[in-house]
Amino acid sequence: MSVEPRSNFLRTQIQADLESARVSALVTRFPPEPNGYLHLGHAKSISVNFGLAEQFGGHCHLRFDDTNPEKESQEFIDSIQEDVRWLGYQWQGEVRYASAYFNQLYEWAMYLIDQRLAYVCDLSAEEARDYRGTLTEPGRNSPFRERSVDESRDLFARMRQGEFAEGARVLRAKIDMGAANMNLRDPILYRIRHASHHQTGTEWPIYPTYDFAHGQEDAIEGITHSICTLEFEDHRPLYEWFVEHLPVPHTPRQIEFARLNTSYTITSKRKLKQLVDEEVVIGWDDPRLPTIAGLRRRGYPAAAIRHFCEEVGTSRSDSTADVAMLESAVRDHLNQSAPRRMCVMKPLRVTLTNLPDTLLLDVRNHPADLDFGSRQLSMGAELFIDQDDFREEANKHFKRLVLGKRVRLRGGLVIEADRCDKDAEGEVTQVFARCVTSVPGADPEDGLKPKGVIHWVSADEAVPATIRRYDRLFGVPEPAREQDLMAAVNPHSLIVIDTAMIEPGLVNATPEAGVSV
RNA sequence: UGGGGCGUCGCCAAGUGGCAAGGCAGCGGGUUUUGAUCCCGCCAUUCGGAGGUUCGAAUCCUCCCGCCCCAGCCA
Repeated sequence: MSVEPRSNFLRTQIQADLESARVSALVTRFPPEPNGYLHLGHAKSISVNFGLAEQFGGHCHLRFDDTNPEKESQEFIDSIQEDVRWLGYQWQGEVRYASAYFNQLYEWAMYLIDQRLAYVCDLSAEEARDYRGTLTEPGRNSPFRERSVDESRDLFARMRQGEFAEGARVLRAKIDMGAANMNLRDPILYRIRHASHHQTGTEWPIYPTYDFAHGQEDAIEGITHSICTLEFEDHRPLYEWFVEHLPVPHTPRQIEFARLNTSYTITSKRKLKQLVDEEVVIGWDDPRLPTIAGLRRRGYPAAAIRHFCEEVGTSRSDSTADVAMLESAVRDHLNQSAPRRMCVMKPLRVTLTNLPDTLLLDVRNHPADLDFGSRQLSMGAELFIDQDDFREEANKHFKRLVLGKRVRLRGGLVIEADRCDKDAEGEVTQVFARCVTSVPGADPEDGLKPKGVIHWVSADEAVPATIRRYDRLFGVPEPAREQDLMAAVNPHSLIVIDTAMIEPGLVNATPEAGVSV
């Protein structure tokens, strides 16, 4: 169930870079900030980065972009690693951390100050915003822009020593306050944060911004293609500015692709958190969530998620993939990998009036693949079928059990319903049926083959169980566009059926997969 | 109305001047001990629109239209 790598602009570009010997071997990276759980959108990025490395015989690093301690934690570092491994990928070497490069980044910041390309600015956040200008008007130079190299060096060193309060000063690059690209209007390189960092503790009172860190991290690690999402496109000139003006050991290249959106779900961290906080779902690994942990609990195979990411393609146009594509990939994989079992949701007792002895059946675990083997199931005179699988009378379209008609019990005999009992409300409480075959799997001798096959469980062996049926969390295709997210929640996304009866072998099942009626 | 991007079938998406792949969804039909699977067939004279260049354009040029991103000391 693998998918042939399809042509896309990334593969075309990398192929060209390899052929022109611009790079000798591909090195990519998946660089999450450890500030939340991974979701389907991350799976796409993981698939792109690790997949490309795999295809071109290169390497992919896992790097935590941990430049903002206030939002991050070890819990996320652990869960992210678990999710990447579960998806089936292995990063090259040890896990990397942006924080491991803090010393180098600090030295490079000093280097820029020496080059008169960076300065310490004392403007408050509000003032800086005012000086920055707007989308249509240029900004104004900070009054601290021409501060001497010595003074900036001294101030920056003291920022690093923890001498100043948060927000008191920042280090900025000296580029162009009139640039049409806002990112070039003297961007902030370092800010003061008196926070404890999960990796470096209280060693650093200042932290580099994403812009000042990312390209340099890529350069340090020898990343050849730094693949990110479209919203960073405007940052590329800045990314290149740092790589160009700093004595970095390598020249990485940033390429952007469109992030993955999937219909009927959301991947916004803020909105996912809202669902968890307001208990619309039960935790970050709720099977209705598009988090990797949720998808895993839902029984989605990692291979199916990879398949979906490949099949949906990689381009630069904003799009929303139909969740049906994901579901199709999941069905494809499950169809091949899931052993089959039986259960009934709403049990209806069936008594076989002419069954001489309890039969011991050998039932196959997969309809097409013999390698799945079989299991033993006993079929006595008392069994349960699903209430929905029986009607006193029905038209041609109903292929299940009807009074006076036949049906095959999956893996067992063909039976014919003779009569049924009903309660005061007229609800059928029990069906009396007759076996019209005596050999499992055989067709009736009179040639009247049943039209349908239904699930059943033996009354002796069946085990009561609670079944949770999950459906799409939202009732609209693009919940992210809804003004009122909560109003778009599908009220029937979780249906708990506590009357179910399952075959005995299912008791200790993990999120493997059975098949229901 | 500043800058940067994107517009190919209902949803994704290949295609990079030579005559519109594929997947998902949908619709017919067949097989079937899961109304599943599987199999067969159908599904863009047309590529946001209008001009132009060319023997020839989704691909090149011009203008227009629509959508997305950017004014965090977030990433």
